[in-house]
Amino acid sequence: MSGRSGIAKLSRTVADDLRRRLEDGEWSPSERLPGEHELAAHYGVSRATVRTALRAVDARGLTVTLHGLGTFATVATRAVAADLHRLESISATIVRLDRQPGASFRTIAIRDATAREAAALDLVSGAPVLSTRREITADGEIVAYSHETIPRHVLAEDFDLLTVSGSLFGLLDAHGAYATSALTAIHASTGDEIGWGDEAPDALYVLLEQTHFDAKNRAVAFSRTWFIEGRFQFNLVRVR
Amino acid sequence: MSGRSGIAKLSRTVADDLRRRLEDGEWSPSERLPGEHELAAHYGVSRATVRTALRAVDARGLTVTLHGLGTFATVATRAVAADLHRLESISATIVRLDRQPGASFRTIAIRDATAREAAALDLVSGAPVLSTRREITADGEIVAYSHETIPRHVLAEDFDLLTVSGSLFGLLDAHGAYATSALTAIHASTGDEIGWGDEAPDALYVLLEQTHFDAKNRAVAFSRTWFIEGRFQFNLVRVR
DNA sequence: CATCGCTAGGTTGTCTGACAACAGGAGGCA
DNA sequence: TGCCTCCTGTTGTCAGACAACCTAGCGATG
Repeated sequence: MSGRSGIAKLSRTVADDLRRRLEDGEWSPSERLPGEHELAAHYGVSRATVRTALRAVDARGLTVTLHGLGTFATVATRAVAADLHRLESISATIVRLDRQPGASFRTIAIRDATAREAAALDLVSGAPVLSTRREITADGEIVAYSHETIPRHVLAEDFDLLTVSGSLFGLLDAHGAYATSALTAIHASTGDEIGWGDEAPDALYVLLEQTHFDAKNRAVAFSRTWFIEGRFQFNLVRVR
Repeated sequence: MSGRSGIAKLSRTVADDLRRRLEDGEWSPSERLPGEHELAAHYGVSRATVRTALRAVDARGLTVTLHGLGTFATVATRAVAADLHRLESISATIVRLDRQPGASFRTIAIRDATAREAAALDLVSGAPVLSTRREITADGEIVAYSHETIPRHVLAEDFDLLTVSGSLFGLLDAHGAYATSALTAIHASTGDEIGWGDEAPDALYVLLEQTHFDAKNRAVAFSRTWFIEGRFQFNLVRVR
């Protein structure tokens, strides 16, 4: 193990568990959660740690905390569809919706970066990149098309094209390029840029253009994913 | 002033200031912020308060905190376009982009809720609602069309249709229905549902369907806003 | 010279205990 | 009935301490 940081933090563990319980519907909307002292006792941690975890859950809009009253579950606990706050692989999202994910690669190649990709990844134009293109399915039905670009130097020297499979995050993790955040631009689009002709060019797509960064702010991947309108629900909780 | 809660919290004040400084570019991407002790001294608060503020800034993806190293600004500090994490009025977003916002109302009326609206707002079908429809402009150019629906009972008894103006949030605030969070669904759409014929029906739009809630989880408004693709940039920072 | 291991110092993570600020309910009172 | 005060439970903030962690520098080792 490479001693991944961030995953072992106590407050993170508590926050993840609280998030899971909230999404499982353990507290219905507007229902009050146990007090901070009680949660601290339950998890066997200090109140300070519980508070750190609660602030994380608050920030995602799953709860609202009121001074002198307590912490309350919000209606957002119902919104278990694709939560844009959370950075997870598309496959993981599909699994969470109790559907069977799949993907078939159309392209896996090392080539020179386009100007667009070089700009997004902060590379010199023409630098070598790994380019993958694939269809993403849920229960065998195509829900999205995706193009992914990873700088060659992010991957290990002895990297083998034939071993590419699974999700983008899985590939990055395997090479020690753990993606912790992403800058995402959202567009409406038709399908005429996808590029291999099976898709309906006039159909409507929600296009997510994402640059992924690791903990040190290095751009480790650029992806463009076209989600077929209506087959994928994007939800987002916004907090004032 | 009505003694609004949540705004006076010390940690919130510190977080807001840190966010402002980050977006002003006081720290360039990957640059380290002052340590927690130093920030505490600077703001004249305890380290616990600074940590609460930093967790809020972290959650928005503006910073990354690493155990034993410090807190670092991220590239997201450059992304000052429409930040979907932040719940602010469209007008406020346009102002932040140094453009002149405007709006012209097409419809202001009390009518019965449609089934769709009643479901979103948790009303009985046919309950009275305030319905507004308007165009939103930046420097005189139309950037979006918006439909907003507010339950009649949310507004004061002596409410006067003629006084409606300004933003959705302004109207809600004036009636004590302070919207603190929103559940947002993102779609790609054409313009054929907008309804008054000036818009291009075949153009591409990013459609945001939002249900707004107050601190007590009461649905106070339902809005559907069609943003003309290309005239409005939606950015979002996602955190693992 | 290159490499390894150790140490020192600075940083964030967690703990403990305490008090302040706030909201709501119970009860007394006019 | 209506108003006021007190009480209780909750979250917000404070202070100080120690643990866990990372980096840089240094010396020993080959």
